[in-house]
Amino acid sequence: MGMGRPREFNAETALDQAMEVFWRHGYEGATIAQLTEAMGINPPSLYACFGNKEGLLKAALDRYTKLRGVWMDEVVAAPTARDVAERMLLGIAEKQTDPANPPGCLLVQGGIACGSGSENVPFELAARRAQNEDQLRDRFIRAKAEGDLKATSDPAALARYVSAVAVGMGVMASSGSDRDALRQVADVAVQAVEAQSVAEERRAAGLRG
Amino acid sequence: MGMGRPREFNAETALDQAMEVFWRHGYEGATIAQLTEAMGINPPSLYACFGNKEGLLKAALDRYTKLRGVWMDEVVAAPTARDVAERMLLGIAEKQTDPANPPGCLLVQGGIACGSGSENVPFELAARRAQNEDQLRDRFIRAKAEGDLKATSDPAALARYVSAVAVGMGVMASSGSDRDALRQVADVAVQAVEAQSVAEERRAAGLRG
DNA sequence: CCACATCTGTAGTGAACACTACATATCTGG
DNA sequence: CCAGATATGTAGTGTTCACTACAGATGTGG
Repeated sequence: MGMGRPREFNAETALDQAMEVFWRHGYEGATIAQLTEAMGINPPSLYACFGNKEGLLKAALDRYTKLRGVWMDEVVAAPTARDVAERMLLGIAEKQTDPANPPGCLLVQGGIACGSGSENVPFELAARRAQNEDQLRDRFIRAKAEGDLKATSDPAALARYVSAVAVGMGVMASSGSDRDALRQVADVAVQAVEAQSVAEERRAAGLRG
Repeated sequence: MGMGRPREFNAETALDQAMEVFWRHGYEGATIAQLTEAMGINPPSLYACFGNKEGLLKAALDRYTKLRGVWMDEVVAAPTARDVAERMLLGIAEKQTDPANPPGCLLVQGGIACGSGSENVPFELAARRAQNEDQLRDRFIRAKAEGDLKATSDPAALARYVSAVAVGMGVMASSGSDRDALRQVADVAVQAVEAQSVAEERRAAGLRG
């Protein structure tokens, strides 16, 4: 019982190429021909390794969120809720306009609406976005416990808000907005988090005294 | 020279049906078969009336923005920049979760990323979104001139911000977020506009005096 | 009632799609 | 060096896609 012929391509490298194709054209817009060419393999290798087109997408999403997870950890490591939001949104302004990648975010570009037969693709993306939102929510819960966020503020709502702004910025980036435009959005967006922070309350109190 | 056989379907009614299909499945996900069935016509009638699939999309977008334009006029008629933002975002929370329509916004669901051959569809949608953004920007310019917004605030950036939040909410709605979740996002988002308003400055000053 | 123009339904068209059969090549275990 | 197992490249498969040829139907102007 031998172990068979070894595969001649690197799965992760190939996934990086597939990721870019899905990122640029979306799930339905990406064709197997484009994917195999970008990956440098033939269809049978793709299907043997990833099952089918949707399996390839999921593998690409896994890789994307894994790479992004490192950065997200840095984001939530910021000292305050306001700084978390700022680091997140300004970082997204950079990432989503990085010429090394397609514009926007794979978790949005991948496919917001799909045809019959791919209905679960949008939910697959939504589930990954929800992971980031949960991470933000947990961080904001901590911020509230630490007295960084006001006692009246809702960490889950704040996380949803930051997540929504990030998604909106992704769509803007993919349709041509430049880095400065995204940074302006981020700057304004952070002010809403700032309004929820105790530091802001103190600043207003400072004006008083 | 006769005037020919009159068309047996109402173009606007048919467009409303097509709009819903594009809204639910996106441009690439919608098939001519689905569209013709929803519109109650056969392919030759569709092509005679709208040219091709992309022509039908553009007509549907025109109708969508025309219907939405009435509402946008009400939005910018709000008395202050803060109220404009609130009316816009809370209204979007309602509209994007209205069970009478597919969830989300056609200008987002229509197609954020498309395959080769439909590359201009995303830009077609972006152009319509830009119209709303321009309308908001003009309103915020007026708000600044009226002393409603701070002298340091940037109306264009504020408009971009509100537009970005609206888009993000659309994506959330389409992936299952309910009305309350969207309202929470709107509530937080409005606070950033509030932070730019002179009324807020006065409120802080009021704490002082 | 006829010439002409436009619409409608049937029934397709070629092209592109996701996916695979099959023969061949390259590995391991014995 | 052979048998079993897995990967690869070529060359397709059937299906679905956007789109249309064509014949018949229904209108207007003379």
